[in-house]
Amino acid sequence: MVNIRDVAARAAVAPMTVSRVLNNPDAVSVDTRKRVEEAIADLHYVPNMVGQGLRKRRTMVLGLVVSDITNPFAVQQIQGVTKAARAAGYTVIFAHTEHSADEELHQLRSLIERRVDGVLLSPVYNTPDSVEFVQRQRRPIAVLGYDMAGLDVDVVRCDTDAAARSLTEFLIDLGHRSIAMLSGSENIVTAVERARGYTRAMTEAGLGVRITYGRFTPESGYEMAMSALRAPERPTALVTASNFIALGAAEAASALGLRVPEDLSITTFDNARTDLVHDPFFTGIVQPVAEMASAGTDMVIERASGQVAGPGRDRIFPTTFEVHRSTAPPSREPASSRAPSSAATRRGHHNEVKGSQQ
Amino acid sequence: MVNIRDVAARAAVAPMTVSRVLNNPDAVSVDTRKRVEEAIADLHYVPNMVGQGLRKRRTMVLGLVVSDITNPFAVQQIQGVTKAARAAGYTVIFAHTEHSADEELHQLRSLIERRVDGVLLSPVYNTPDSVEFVQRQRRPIAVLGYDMAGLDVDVVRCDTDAAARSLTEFLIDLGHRSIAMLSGSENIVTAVERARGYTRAMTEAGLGVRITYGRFTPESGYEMAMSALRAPERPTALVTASNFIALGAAEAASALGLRVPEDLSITTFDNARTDLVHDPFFTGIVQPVAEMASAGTDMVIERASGQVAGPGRDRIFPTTFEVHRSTAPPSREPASSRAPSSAATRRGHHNEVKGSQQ
DNA sequence: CTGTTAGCGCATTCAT
DNA sequence: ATGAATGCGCTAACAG
Repeated sequence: MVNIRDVAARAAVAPMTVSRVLNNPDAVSVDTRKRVEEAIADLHYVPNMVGQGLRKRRTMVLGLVVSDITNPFAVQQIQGVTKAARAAGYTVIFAHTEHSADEELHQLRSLIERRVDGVLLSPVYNTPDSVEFVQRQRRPIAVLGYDMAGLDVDVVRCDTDAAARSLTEFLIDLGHRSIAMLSGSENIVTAVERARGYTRAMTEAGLGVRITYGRFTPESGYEMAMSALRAPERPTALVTASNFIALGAAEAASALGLRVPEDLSITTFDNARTDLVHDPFFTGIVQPVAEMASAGTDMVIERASGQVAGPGRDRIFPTTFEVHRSTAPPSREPASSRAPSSAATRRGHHNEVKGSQQ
Repeated sequence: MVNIRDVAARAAVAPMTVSRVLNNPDAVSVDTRKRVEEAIADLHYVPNMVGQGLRKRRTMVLGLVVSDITNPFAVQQIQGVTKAARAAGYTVIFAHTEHSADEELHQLRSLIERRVDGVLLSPVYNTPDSVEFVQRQRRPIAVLGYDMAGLDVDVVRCDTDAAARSLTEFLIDLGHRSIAMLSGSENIVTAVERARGYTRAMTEAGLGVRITYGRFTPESGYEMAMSALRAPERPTALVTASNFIALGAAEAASALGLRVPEDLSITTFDNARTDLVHDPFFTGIVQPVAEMASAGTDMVIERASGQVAGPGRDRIFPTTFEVHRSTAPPSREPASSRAPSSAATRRGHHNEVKGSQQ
């Protein structure tokens, strides 16, 4: 391919002058600049950033590692990262790990080999290995999603514990007393955190806790809901740890002849953004995923370009609690108590956005 | 960062020996190899592929450019490409263009600057500019999606024209006579091709053609369906050019009090794969998107590694026609004729897979 | 089996 | 305002 010397030769200047035209045009006289630009156009010259990267020790490439690309969540992360990266002139190498910690390390290594200027990681687990690997290679990294216990690293996340509590408390306020939690894999932090928030809210209200751990899929949601709803004292409401689980649970309810929300209320996390869905159904928590990913990308770029140094920052974004059509006070017969007064005020507030928290 | 000379010094060998340990271990004695490997581990050395890329003139990076990442389609493309790339040791730079031809060229240029070894393009339009730009830079490229009239380039696609015909003919066989087509933007080839297949089938059957061009979104589908269904002679069936349009059309039908399929049959393209959906609703065409993307990636890699040269290949994948619950013979009153015999055999064959074509 | 030389494309540094 | 020398990290080609 044509290189900077070819251009220089054609314009009858030194390669250095061509370089200046590209990187610092004002330092070149208008005359020679014009000549060089013509040569560039004539030869269809495209600068080689591999050479540049070697010399400048910057590749202008960022790495993004997500767990599961089939999750709409990941798509929003990709959008957020590429948007922020593009705005700063970076491109993005994309990798996904299919929930495997080994694959995560493998992909990160591959990114380091390519000498990306920084890494965005939506991690499988919150073990320190991945972050420490990248940091040992002196590349900035930001974690998307959750706290990395005790690590000195930039983090962008929501207060999931509080969000889970508010979902649960909302159901309790509606009058529900028998509320089950359907979560994801016990190995995944978000699954555990969300279950923990549920547990706290239930315990504080003096109610019994019922948690099932499965996977973040509709199938798993279906199965978990099936066994939960067939249990002796059938719950009148479910807290699910993801939209996929909620979908499966709704199917299960329908298969059992239960109407949502009349016979069963369902709440969920990771709701799709309202502006993407015509007629949202599930009451649940919405995270500003794309914005969070953009913010994380900015943090990484700040460090890569030397604008920021020092200790890791922990940026917590507000979640939104949206009330839609999947929740209602419990019906009379199976519930152990009536709907309390606080629920009455909310009854009928369909599609109301309760607002943000934290 | 630690480089190959640091490792060499620590192992008391020449840098070349370290290089050999990494690239051709058998050419090094067991003894020295062990020493070098220790040094690598001690120093946490990760080879610099930027330097390697400059020297070998191969980056082991591929570029993937898709139009719209919010389309589940794009996700399958990403999966297919990353899978094939990873299997061959390549990583993938990902870019999306939001349906802008300018942005497409811009992203391609950025990929060329990074000296990717090859490009996968799911193009906005089938104009030659993008392909020609990449080819002029002597990088292999494969086009995902549709034919590039007269260009000498690797293409991976389906026979969309035939697929559109078969959708339409299926409806005609069911007994429908008044069938409208809701398509995407007239600027986008797939939209036009799908409309063309519909037109041919209708014309051959001696039926009138009604085509609306809009966008590939639920909102647009809703609007197009609304005006189509309010027209004087209301159609008894719709052919939609994408799943998004079909969703909007179904909403519109529901808003007008029409039942699907009793009062209105709907068929679609770009159906999600059956194994991803619990209880598929739409009768329509399914493309093996991920497999196509993988195949395109293999084609690019074959050229990048010199295994293949010569003229562009046109690889056409079979589509699958899945009959689900959104289609039925027309009801008696508004239709001009009864359901013919051929439709009777299909009536009730819900969730049947009709098989593949071409 | 191991080492030396040289250069991939570019930009920093210094000189003019 | 422009150019020459040098080296970023690595490996092909050759030498021993």
